[in-house]
Amino acid sequence: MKNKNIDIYTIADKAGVSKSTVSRVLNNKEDVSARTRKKVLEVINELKYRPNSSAKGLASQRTKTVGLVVSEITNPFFSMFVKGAEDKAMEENYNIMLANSNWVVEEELKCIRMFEEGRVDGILMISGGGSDLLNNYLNNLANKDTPLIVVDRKLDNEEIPKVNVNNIAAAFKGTRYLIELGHEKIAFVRGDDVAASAASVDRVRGYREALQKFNIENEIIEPGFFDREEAYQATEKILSSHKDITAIFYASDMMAVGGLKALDKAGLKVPDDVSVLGFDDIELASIIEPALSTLKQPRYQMGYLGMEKLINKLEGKPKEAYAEDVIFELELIERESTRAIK
Amino acid sequence: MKNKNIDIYTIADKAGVSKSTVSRVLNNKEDVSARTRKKVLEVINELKYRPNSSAKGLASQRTKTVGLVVSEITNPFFSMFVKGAEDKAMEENYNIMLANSNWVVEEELKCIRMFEEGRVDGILMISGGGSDLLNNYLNNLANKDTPLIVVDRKLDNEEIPKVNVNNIAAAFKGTRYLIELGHEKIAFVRGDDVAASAASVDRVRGYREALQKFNIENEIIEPGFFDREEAYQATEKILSSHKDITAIFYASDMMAVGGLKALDKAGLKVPDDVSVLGFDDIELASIIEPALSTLKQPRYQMGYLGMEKLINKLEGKPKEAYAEDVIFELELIERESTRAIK
DNA sequence: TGAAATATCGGGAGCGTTCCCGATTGTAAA
DNA sequence: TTTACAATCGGGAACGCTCCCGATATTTCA
Repeated sequence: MKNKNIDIYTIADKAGVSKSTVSRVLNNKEDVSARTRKKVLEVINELKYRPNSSAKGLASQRTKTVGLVVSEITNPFFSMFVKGAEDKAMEENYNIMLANSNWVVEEELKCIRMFEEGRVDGILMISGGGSDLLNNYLNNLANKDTPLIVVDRKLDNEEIPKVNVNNIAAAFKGTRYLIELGHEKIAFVRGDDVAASAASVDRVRGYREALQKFNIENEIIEPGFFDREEAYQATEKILSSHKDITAIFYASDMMAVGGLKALDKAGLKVPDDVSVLGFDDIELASIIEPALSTLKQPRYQMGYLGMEKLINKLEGKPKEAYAEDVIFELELIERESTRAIK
Repeated sequence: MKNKNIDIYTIADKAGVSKSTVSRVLNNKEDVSARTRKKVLEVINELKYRPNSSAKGLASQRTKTVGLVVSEITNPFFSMFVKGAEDKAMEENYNIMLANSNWVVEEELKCIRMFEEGRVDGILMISGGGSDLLNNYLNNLANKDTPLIVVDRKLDNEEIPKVNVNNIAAAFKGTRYLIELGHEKIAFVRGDDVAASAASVDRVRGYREALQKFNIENEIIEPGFFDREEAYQATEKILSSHKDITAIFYASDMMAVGGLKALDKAGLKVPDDVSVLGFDDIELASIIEPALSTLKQPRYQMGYLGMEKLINKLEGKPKEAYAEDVIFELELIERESTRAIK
């Protein structure tokens, strides 16, 4: 049934050279004459030979694949991140091993452990929960020999290169924007519970700092857990206890969409009666009616850059090529859901 | 720096057994006494040993990983598919190697070739283009020894198990639904060019067949290339040449969203003036205003089932467990964008 | 022309497993 | 007690590659 695999020896025989030479042309080494290289290449093509990557991995101790763990591939934030990472990996001829943690720490751990079985030269991780268990594990990993790059996640290990987003500044910028538009009653619908997401905490902080800076006393914060439905309810709650609200800042576009619905149901017009500001700039933000003003996260770039750093590290590039942390500042995108107060 | 890898021998020494025995407990073989198994397990835990999967792959000729190629991970249709596939793979302790083809055939080929390098036990593919080049290649693959399962793609190779969607019936159902609502002037905005997507062709066919069945002569078909912008323009075109249109059926929800915008701009109300029917049932369909009536594709199930079949095949399960093709029938979801004609 | 330097190649060991076969021990039946 | 058989284990070869070292062929320069 399964005919004998053609291996490097088969090629060597047919080309009249040794396996070493075949290996050399396979890896574009210098020590081969043009003539023999050509001949070997011909045989390779003729026999449709494909090097066995397990053997290669075993012999070279490198697999040319990296592990990618995300919380929820279905979420546009993450899928765009994956695309960026994938593009860069493809460029450099690296493979990607994908793992989806579904937001649960145990699965995240399971993914990483799988990756540790030498299948993967390094790991790129994004967001996810922030349990001590996991963080400890990650710290350990870094001290061993699996290179790791972490995106959008708080970790106080200096050894682990990070690419982050300046959530504090972004939330500050968004809030200030609303204030400069003349709003004074500004609610903030935050994301997840404190422990689970550092990003969420930082955004709350940015909101607070802006209020303080501009001497606005009345802070109104309601949890929305990065969920549309929850944000809907949060909005209703805000509306009922603060009739005079004129702007709501949501920590994600998805939540803003939920908010829009609640506002509509309450008979409030956006942006005439209340301004709505989102966060993320997912595709939906420009599709929805009214189009959402929002803080744009460079999702694709985060993936691309994260992967670039990881590969640089794997390829033994100088430290500057990966070790330095990067922090993205977010751009404010003005669309139709916000306007100056009359 | 990098301390010597702990391998099966290290464990064997420390546990006072041979490497074969360690291998046996690693693979849950029978021929080990409870006592030695326990001891070996202890040592493994103590040393945090992780088997090297390259070596394992080389020796066993199996990698326990499958390749997954999708056209565009960012597209909700595909990301949900990936999630389904990923879930099943995780359940069975398989790894997933992800490749994103960006809709271009050459990249699709490149992905498959990468997978051929023994990294992967089998391949799961979805949609994508339909070039002869690729189809030939796939046929070859199947005749060789890389198991392949194909989802939502036309391929006339009986050896390749397929999971498909009954696009003809679905488009027929959608069109009939519109007709039964009293519509007679029904336009269809189709997807891609004929060559590129079999699904698109089938949907056109279903639309046509329904019109014929109910003796409606005036078929109106405009290309929208599965793109929001294109669908916007297609809609404008339809509107200008067919003032009396009362319903438009889009071959994807994304296109329907583009259509909604065009309709709005033209001052037409949905569903009062014209009914809009989508296809896919992506999340957006229920978010948008008005919520889209649509044909629901079982995206998650397609991924899950495809992966299940693939793994069944890899695990040497009996033929019934994977060889039989499956065809999903689509459910019509009624929401707000369609209504009976007055 | 000869020696030294260089380009080109081959062979062997090793990467960390699995798997087969045979050895050893223990146990039950005769 | 002897024999047969099962349970348990160890050793060696193989998987297909890389990498180092040394051998040979070719060129270069004095």
